[in-house]
Amino acid sequence: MRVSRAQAEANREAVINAASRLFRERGFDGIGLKDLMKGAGLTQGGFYKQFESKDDLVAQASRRAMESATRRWSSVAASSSDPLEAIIGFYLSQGHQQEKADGCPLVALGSDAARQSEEVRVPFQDGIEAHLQVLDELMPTSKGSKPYEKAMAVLSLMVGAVTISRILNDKGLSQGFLNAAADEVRRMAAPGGKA
Amino acid sequence: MRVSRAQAEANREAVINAASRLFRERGFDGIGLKDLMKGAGLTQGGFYKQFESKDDLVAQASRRAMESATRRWSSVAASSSDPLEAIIGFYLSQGHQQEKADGCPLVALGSDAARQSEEVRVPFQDGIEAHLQVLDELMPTSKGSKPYEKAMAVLSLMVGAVTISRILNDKGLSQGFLNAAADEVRRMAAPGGKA
DNA sequence: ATTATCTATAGATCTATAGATAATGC
DNA sequence: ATTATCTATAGATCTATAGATAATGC
Repeated sequence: MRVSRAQAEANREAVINAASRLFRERGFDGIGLKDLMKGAGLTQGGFYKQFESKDDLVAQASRRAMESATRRWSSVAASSSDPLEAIIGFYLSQGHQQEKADGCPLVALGSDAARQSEEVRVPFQDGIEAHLQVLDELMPTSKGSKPYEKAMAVLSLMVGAVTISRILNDKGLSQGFLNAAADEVRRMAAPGGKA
Repeated sequence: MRVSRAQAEANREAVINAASRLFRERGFDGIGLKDLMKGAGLTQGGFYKQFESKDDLVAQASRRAMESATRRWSSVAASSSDPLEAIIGFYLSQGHQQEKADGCPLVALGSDAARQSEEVRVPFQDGIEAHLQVLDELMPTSKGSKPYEKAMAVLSLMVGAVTISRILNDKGLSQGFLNAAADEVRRMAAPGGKA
């Protein structure tokens, strides 16, 4: 039954990775330790040798999810000559709207995160700040505006639009929110369109 | 033990009202039938004489919460000579940011709602459309833009900003998101600032 | 007589712990 | 000998149901 230390560490990582997807799909309260461990091919009993508590796993899986999301933003931005348009293209797409498990944790778990312990909210805060840094470099620097101001508005708009879009059954309205957000982000970034 | 029909109906309403607050505070999965009934001064046993299932109460409480939120938007807008500024003033305030139980259900439960049954998502969709109608009347009608487009962007921005703001521990950053959203909504509604 | 609410409970599931098992690592 | 993972279980809680109780409504 026992496995090597390297394998044990790999198992631990597998649990965190599985949890980061499963929590986004079902919510922090929507899945138990048994199914979380099964997601990594393990049984429930070993859980407390790997983690201090469920809250501990929630915090680590949240960090993993937010870091993965930040990396995605960076790589999407880096791989295009129009970085902001590239981010709009993936984030406000139907693909991302439907891809809960691998999508933005702020959309999948934003409301849940606000109810969690500080231990869980810290990785979210760190991830939000990392997102702002990526975004801020893509926004035209307008003198007189506070630091990150445009980035904060763009992030809020994008997170809100996909969140609402996921609630809606009406396909047209759902797509309308994504389109409206995309158009507005473009306006916010347009050099001439600012106050 | 038995009460009059009028009292029974009042009790039913009290359960829905209590649930609409308690779900916003703790999430749909964060509170059980026992505490939901206790919130209306009743015991768990009578629950299934009043509701078909927990999901049924979730749907009804969601409708109640969304309708109450729409009414609040209307009344705030109606009571000011600058209706949009009045909505910005209450929605993007610290007061609303901290007032989960009576605040916007899209912020408190948006991520959760996307995971719910269609029965539960329908009242959210209806409420979103009602919000759009209120907002749309406050936005300058720009020819060439699709119906509700500005309203959808404004609602997304406001919901996203308060959601993110509630996750953050850093008071300054939290307030920054509210301020950035407020400024951006003003720009979006400014007659000259559109594309 | 009907019925709104109560107490009590069934059966499932949740988090967390205990002790057995078997492979690693000294 | 140590230890990563397993099976098994404790104790709490969850949704849902059953049957008792007592006040309403005919």
